[in-house]
Amino acid sequence: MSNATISDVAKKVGVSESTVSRYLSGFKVRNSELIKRAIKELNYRPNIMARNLKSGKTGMVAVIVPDITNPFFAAIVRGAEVAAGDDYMLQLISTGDDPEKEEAAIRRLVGRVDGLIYVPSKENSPAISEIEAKTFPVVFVDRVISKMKNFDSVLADNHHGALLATKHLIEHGHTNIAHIAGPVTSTPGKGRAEGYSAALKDSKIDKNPDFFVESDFTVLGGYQAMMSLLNLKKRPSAVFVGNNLMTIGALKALKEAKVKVPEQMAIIGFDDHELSDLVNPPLTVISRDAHLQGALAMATLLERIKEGYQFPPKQLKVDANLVVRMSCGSTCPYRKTNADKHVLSSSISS
Amino acid sequence: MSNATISDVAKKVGVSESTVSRYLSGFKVRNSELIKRAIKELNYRPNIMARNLKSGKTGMVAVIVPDITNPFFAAIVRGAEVAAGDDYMLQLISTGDDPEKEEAAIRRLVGRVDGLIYVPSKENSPAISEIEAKTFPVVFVDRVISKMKNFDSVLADNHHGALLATKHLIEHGHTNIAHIAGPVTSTPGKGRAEGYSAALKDSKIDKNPDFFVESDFTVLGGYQAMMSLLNLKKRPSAVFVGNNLMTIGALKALKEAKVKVPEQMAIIGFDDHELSDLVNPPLTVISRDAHLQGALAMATLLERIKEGYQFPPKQLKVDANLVVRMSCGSTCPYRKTNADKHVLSSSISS
DNA sequence: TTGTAAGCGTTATCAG
DNA sequence: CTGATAACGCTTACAA
Repeated sequence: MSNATISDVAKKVGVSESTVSRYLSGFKVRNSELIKRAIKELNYRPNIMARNLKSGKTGMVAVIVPDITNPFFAAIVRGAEVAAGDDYMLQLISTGDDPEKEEAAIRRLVGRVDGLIYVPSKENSPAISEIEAKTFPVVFVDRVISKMKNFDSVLADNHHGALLATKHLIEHGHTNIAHIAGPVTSTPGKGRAEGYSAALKDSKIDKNPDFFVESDFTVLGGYQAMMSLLNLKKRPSAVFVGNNLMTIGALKALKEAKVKVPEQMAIIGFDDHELSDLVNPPLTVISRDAHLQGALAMATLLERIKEGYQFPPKQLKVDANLVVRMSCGSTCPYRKTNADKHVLSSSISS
Repeated sequence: MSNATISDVAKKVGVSESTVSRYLSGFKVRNSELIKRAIKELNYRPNIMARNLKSGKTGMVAVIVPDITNPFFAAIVRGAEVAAGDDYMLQLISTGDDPEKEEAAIRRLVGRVDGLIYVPSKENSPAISEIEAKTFPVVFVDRVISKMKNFDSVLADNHHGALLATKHLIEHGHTNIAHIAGPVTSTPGKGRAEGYSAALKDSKIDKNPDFFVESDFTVLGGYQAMMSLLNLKKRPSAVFVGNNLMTIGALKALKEAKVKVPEQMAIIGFDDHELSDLVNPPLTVISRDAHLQGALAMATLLERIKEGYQFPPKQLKVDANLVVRMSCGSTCPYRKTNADKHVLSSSISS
């Protein structure tokens, strides 16, 4: 039975409920030893719901991600969890990229959580009234909703990452460089597309509209996008793919079409993976620290929960790094991705 | 302000709180239209904590996994989430394979959730009193705690999967077959090791103790295990690796040691991955449906929550299938893993 | 330091 | 169908 109440304890010891309550809150009380014993014997556990009702706090933070199955989002969640420590527990929602589900979920969250770490699927998601009303604090991660740009957020330096990726391709002599983009209605989709364009412009390479294909961040989308690229009369010789899942799809297409990488098609992805250096050929990617993003988001959220909207919005950004392997035809020696090194080198800017 | 209470609504309409409460519970009341309007205007939302306190229910189910970052566990979580539908929301805990954290987490869960889906890290974890006391229903997934074998569980057919894997190797003419095992103190570690042994025995192949190395289900562990295998005076010609992460580690070791797969070393893994057919060479694996495991677990748990311990423990098992690709030297044509097909073909036995 | 009592917001009971 | 009243289990003024 875990249904002993504070009153049971009080009765057993012969004090009032308040005394037991005070003991529990760490105050000095006379019969603390007796109370301690009674609690043990009755296996008393404070009823959290009752506490929450009194305090108005829940000790919960929600994390909404498009897809927990994507290792990148899983890393964000994990980062958030470790940053929460013993203070808060996590409620997880993965929405399957469905803005309506997101909205419904957020509505259900009211009163259940003290704050929200939110990775929205689309920038043009309906501005959610619960958030606008600041019913509870929200920190956006990786993506923001455009109408809510002045909230706390922890993004990645998508623009710079894409710039690095595209320049890497250019440095390898490519001029016909395609980009398989995520939805340009999403923060990373847009940022990476812009970085791609900027790199081309910097090098005075004309943009070929055929070489820009907007997809949807999924494996299938990446596959189809690459196929359409391969069907072009004039194929690109290199492609920068806008996220991890689409890169997998693109590689599948390349393999199926028996296109040699990097000889016939150089490829660079966004977001690293434990298996990236085992695929054929080892994949050159842009990498950023998703775990850190999650942790920073949680830290920011906890601050916000504690201090309210006293301080101005924090807009953090983690940097994006080039991890050179073989898929762009690099002659560089093989470099092992070192997770630890990576974390240390991640710089944060606001 | 979402802090309007039922009493505010009642006052505004000029009825009693109970009437509003009844309206909310779907009963017929006279002024329902007025109440409806008042609720809208005041933006009233029932206070969940108060409801929970009254009802003793929380509408939450906890999921404890060793590591949300492992795509296999992520799939379980996702499966559980979709099976929960709109009835329950998920609280996620990943413990980093630390039994003590598990225990602490479970303790904190009391009163916060109506049930638990539990993937314990070790079979010999301390039998947790909260669970034994049936404070809330628990369904074990993928792994069980040995002292609690007669609880609800949804396992995989590890024995059969390992048997398939090892036989596949044998059919390719291998007799020096190693196994990189997970902890034999874990359910899958033990089951797969036993399946491996059974296959050897079936084919009257003597077990070489050098060829059995117990590891820890991590990338690093797999790497080290493979390295130790490679350092053997008499190397195996094939190896069955006991989970996805160790397989990655083993492949890294193989690559580093420039051992050709499958010519010099055939390899088969347990658990498929989106990237498995893109690594070099495409990886032959045993696959089972983690998403289904999660979904079944949630279904069982919800039943248990609703009906209590009326019905006997359900011990479900999803089957394990061989997905043949190239890493065992198969001459079979390339077969694409088809997730949909896979779900349909997953059979369940109890 | 301690006990009494009020209240957090809801729902269930019971009489009308 | 409705309204008053009493819980659910805890915390916190307030008074002693």
